[in-house]
Amino acid sequence: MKESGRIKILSVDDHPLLREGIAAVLTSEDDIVVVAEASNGREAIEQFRKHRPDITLMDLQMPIMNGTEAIAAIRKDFPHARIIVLTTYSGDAQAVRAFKAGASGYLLKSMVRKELVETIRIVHSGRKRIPAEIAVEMAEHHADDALTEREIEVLRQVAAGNANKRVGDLLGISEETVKAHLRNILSKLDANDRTHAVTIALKRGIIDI
Amino acid sequence: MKESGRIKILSVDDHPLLREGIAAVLTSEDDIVVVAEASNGREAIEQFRKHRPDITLMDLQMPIMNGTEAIAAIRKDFPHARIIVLTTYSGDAQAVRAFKAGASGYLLKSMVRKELVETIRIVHSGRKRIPAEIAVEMAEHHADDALTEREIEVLRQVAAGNANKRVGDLLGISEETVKAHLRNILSKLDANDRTHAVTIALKRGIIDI
DNA sequence: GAATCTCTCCATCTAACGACTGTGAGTTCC
DNA sequence: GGAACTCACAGTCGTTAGATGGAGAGATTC
Repeated sequence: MKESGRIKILSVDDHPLLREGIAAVLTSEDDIVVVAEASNGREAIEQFRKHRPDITLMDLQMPIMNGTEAIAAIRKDFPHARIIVLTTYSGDAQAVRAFKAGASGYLLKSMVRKELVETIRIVHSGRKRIPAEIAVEMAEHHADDALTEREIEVLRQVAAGNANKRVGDLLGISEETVKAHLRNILSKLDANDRTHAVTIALKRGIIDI
Repeated sequence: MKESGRIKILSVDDHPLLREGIAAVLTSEDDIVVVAEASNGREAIEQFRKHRPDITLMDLQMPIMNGTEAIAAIRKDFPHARIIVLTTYSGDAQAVRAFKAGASGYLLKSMVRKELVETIRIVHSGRKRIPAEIAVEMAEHHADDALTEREIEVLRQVAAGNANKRVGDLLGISEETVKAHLRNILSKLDANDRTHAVTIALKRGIIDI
């Protein structure tokens, strides 16, 4: 390989313009080279297998297969893969999921080029990197108010405009149980009512529309 | 001016990487040149005054001042300004507002370079350009179900988790009136309940979180 | 000036919601 | 094998939401 000394990058995002921007920024750095690109999670896995990049820049919201699933799939086969999430912020829950799936860094698309290059070098050296604002938000919550899988399912149905009885039918549980879950949801999210719970969950990336 | 023959572009987006991508794509076109950039609506107005671009590429979601307000402000002083909206899709309502404010084109960030260049040339020649998927969605709704300003205000309060009585207090109207508005909202959006109405409105860009 | 639209308000009524309190099954961790 | 915890389930009860069927004031349009 001729570029053996350089940090090899795989860039994954469904916006071609943004990939162009990343490529433009990174080609001006001597020690970094973009070796492949992908526009969804499935392609990302393929390209990873083919090119074995040192660093993968991964968007979260993508068609076909999202970023978190792709991270988990890649890390399953390549436990030492170094992946940096690159997203337009949408709450702490998404960030937590990404780190659980095996991400090593988390960047917002609103950052400047310096931060991108810095983060790539830091993660490449084996360290982790989380921006302060994400870290703060993750710390603020996370303690008490992580919803269980079941609660998230219930909340999704509520967001779709289903009454408790119908949610129960859809999930195969009684209306009373749905109400119990909802009570826990309201308490955990500190919400006034079901509508508030849904907007809070959307803001924090717990559910999406 | 030395580039008098070229189409002068002002690029407005709060994501520097995306602006880099746009610049990278456009510099490879002989007849197009990016003369200025801005990262929010207020800067966009300043840069427009300073450079008088032929085409402005404008994001909608930005800090300080959003794209729709910036479009309206620019078109107020320069009625012939040609502005193309460039956004990550979030419903037909945003698109309608942008066109009402005076946009001449609407592009999604997921498009490829060819579409961007094509749209710039089309709008520069004085025509308008709307992608089919946006046009379809605008046509599907728009007919019956455009919410009034008051209804949107009510829905925003409902999304924040306020009960009808409290919404009435906040807006200075009676609870009964709030319920009347809500009934119209549910009917217009074809929603099952208030929670459903909020998620539909978020999806269509009628309100945001 | 008639028609239309929006915002406002009211009463009644049923169904749905959310608070409160509690039980049992299944974990994980000492 | 008990402690602590999470998840699922359940009944009662007061409050809220939403459906129904109105009506009047003001602004806009034709």
